Parts: sequence; C-alpha cells; structure tokens
Amino acid sequence: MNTENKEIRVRIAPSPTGAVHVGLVRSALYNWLFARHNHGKFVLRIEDTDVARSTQESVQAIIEGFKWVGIDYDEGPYFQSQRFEIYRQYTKKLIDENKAYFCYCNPDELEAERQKAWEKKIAWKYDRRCYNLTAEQKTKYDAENKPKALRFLIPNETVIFDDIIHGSIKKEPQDIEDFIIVRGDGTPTYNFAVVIDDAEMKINHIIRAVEHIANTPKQILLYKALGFSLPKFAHLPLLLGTDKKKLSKRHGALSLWEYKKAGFLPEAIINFLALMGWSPGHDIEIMTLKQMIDLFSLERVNKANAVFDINKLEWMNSIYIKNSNSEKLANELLPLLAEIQIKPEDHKHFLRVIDLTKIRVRTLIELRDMVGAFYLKEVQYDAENVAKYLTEQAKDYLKQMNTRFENLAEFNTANLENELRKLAEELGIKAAVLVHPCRVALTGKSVGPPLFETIELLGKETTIKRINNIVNK
RNA sequence: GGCCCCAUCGUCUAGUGGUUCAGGACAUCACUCUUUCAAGGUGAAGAUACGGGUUCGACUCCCGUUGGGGCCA
Repeated sequence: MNTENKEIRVRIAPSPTGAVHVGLVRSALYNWLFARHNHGKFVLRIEDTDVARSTQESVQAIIEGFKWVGIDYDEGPYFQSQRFEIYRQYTKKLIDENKAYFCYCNPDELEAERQKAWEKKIAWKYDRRCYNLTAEQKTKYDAENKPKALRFLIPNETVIFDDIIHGSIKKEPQDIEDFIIVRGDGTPTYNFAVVIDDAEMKINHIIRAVEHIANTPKQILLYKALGFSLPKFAHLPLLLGTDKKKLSKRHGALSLWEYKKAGFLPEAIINFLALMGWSPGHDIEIMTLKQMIDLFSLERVNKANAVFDINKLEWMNSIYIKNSNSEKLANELLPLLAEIQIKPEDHKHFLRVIDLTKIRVRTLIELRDMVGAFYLKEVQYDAENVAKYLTEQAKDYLKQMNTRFENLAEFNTANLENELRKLAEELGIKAAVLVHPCRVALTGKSVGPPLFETIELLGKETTIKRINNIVNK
C-alpha cells in the first residue's frame, strides 16, 4: 500500500463546549502547518455529540478564533450531530459480523464495582458477562425494555503502531476491555464516532494531543473491524500549567479570547504556541506563519509536555508590538481607547504618541493606558511622587521654566530641551533636578517616555496649564 | 488500581556515540546607554533526575529506580 503519493488530509475536531482553549488552538495550528507544508487539506469537524453541553455560540467562537489567528480550513465544518445515521449503519455492520454485543449491565453498578476494585488495589476489567448471556436472557431483558449499550468485542491480537512522534507503541489485548461504542441512549462514544468520521473523511494523518494515545489501540482495532485502512498517528505533547498539570480552567486565562482581551496580538500567540512542543532547530524564534509552514515537520515535535509560560508570551508579544507599524496599532487601539472614553482627534499626533510608547509595553492594554495618558483631561497624581519631587524649591524652578516655555517661539522637542538645560545651567543645578519634577507635574508619574517629546506631544496649552496648576497650589 | 507516555538550566528548547569545560531564548542579576522607565548592547549565574550496563568513548543506545503526566462510556 502506497500512502506516500496520496494527498495529505488532516483535521481538527473540537467539542463546542465552552471557551476556545489555547491547547485547541495549538493542536489546530500543528495540523494546519502540516497540511500547508505538504500542500494537503485541513478539515474542521465539530464533535457535538454531547448535545447537552454543546452550544452554537461555542461553534461560532471556534470558527472566529481560528480566523483571528490566521488558521483557515479547506473543508467543513462537519457536524457529528448530523451524522448519527452513518454511525448507526456501522453499528449494524459490527453486530451482524459478531464484532460487537449488547450489554445490559447498569452503568452505575459497574462503576461501583470498578471503584471497589480500585480501593482494594486490584485490577478491574469488564468481564464480558453480557457476551455470555443466553438467548433467553437476552429476550427477557429486551421484553423488559432494559437499557442496553453496545460493546466492542476486543479481538485477541496485539496492537502495535508506529507513532510519528513517539515511535513504536504496543498494547496487549488483555489490557483493553470491551469498551462501549454506543451508549444506552443511542449516542455513539468518542472512540467509535471519531474512527468512523476520520475514515469517512479520508483523514490519513491523525495529529492530536497525547492524552489520546491510550485510546489509539482501541481505535486501531475499530479501524480493522470496520475494514478501514489505517491512518498515521502523531501524538502531540500536552500544554501544562505552572503546576505541571494539564492546562485547564484552574490555571486562569486559557481561552483565546481572554488572551485577546488581555492585549495579546494573534501573531504573537501563534508564534508562541508553535514553539510549545516544536522547534525549527537552529536558534530561530520569531517567525512569520510563512516561515513556520516552510520549516514545520512532525519529526521535530518534542515528546515531553511543555509548561505554558505566560512570561515568555508577554515578551514575544512585546516584540510583535514593537515591530508593528503604528498605523496598524492605531486600529487596534481605537476601540480599546473608546472603552475609556478617549478619542484621539488628530491622527498624525496619535501616531506619534504610539511611536513613542510602543517600545515600552508588553501588551496592547499597557499600550492603551500609556497612550491614553496623553489624552486624559485630569492627571492622576501619585502622592508619593508629589511628596518626593514637587517640593517648594522645585515648584519655584518650575515656575521659572514655565515662563520660558510660554515664550517659546516654536514648541518642539529640541527647543524645549534647550530651554530647560539653559535654565538649569543658570540656576547652577543639574538638568535632572528640573526634569523629574517636570515629569511628575505633567504626567503624575515618575516614569514614562522621554520628557521633551512628551511635552511637545502634550502641547503648549496643556503643558502651561498643568504646571501652573501645580506651582500655584 | 491497571495500562500508556515522558524526563537537558526556574521555563521553552538545541543536541540524533567523538572540537560540547552542553548552545540559544524568556525570566533573574550586574555593567553600559540614558532626564526617568523601557528598549538596545555587554556580561554573570543556571541543566544532562538517579543507578546499573553496552562501548575505546555516552546527554545521545539498553535495563532498572525515582519523579511527572495521561487514559480507563
């Protein structure tokens, strides 16, 4: 069988049951990169068999999330909930071929048995009791309308498969129980539906998180029982929280939208996620999607789970912000500024403010606050800074400085600096003695962008007014 | 409890038996630049979990231990 010439087909199959988890985005990204690198197809399939927990909003969020980060799909979305009839046909096939059997056991009782065995520290596996039911017993149970699930009869053969990332993995039949493929209520279980869908959609490379590696032997047995040809498997390392546990709701922000809200750029998130488990080799870290596509290969995916380090994401985000042109950042910023009732009127001025601030922030929220400070009507004075810098002596200096600023023919950075230095010299003090009180008087803060540019952008009117307010207090 | 997966600086990783006193990035610290804070530059500190083999030689291969993670309608 020659699979080499076949078109590569991969998929992402999320459950639409809540937030768009960054782990999902990472899995989607790897599938997508693999597909694009190999000129294959990337399919989106929504696993919404859990009707109670699946929502339309969640489906929408996933689709929009992928779009936001730049992951497009070639087919789909397909919906499992619309495919029940297909699963039913394969169910029938398995029953007819004696590869599956009905189980009348009460799930709660079975669970209790399992629990008890665990407590006694002994292994427990379903003992096939329903497989050995007599025809009469079955007829009787059916007459009573007793709920029945469908179990897959595990054939007596060792399963060996070659994982692209993990290498050879072996599983003995005695370690696999006759698992349920259709629940009492008629819904297919994950392992059953996923095999049928992947086979029918001609998915030939299954790239998913390593948590599914234990399910793979069961699925392989199903592929064989159903007469499907086997895909290749690649199991990705997990994303872990700082406590080394699988990244989950406990770890705070993990939804893509929460990262967006916190001011992260999609390019930074994708770049960071790409490096969580994969490395292009060499010392390359900052990459465009195009570069990632060119360099990506499953063979270079790491086996070990990776801890999600928000700190490094922030750093990477700062790089992307710094490298973004200010026009683009302005677009991102406008709605964020509107939230705090700020609307820059002069676009050119707005861009200069961004130029000045973008190199000293890590997120768009920080940038918004720093940019916003230029437009705030009221200065927020920090008491500590006022006490430290706005002394009577300093106020006297500022008063003199203000007079000079007021008389400045051209209110620009060079003139402002020149004027301030000249005054400092005349007063016999260091420039810094004027600079710091000036910054506090104008911005309320002791840190920020270079002072003279700040003053110029604040404008003559605002500058004079703010200093007057301070010195006359 | 059974089974499976994994193991290089705090974190992400490079490394595929021999110029590796183990390289890069984030974070940390120092110095530098500077009116401040950043950014930038320079530098420091920091890892092959442990124990056995195999080999002339192991981070690299094998086994075990320990630790972590995952799966079991």
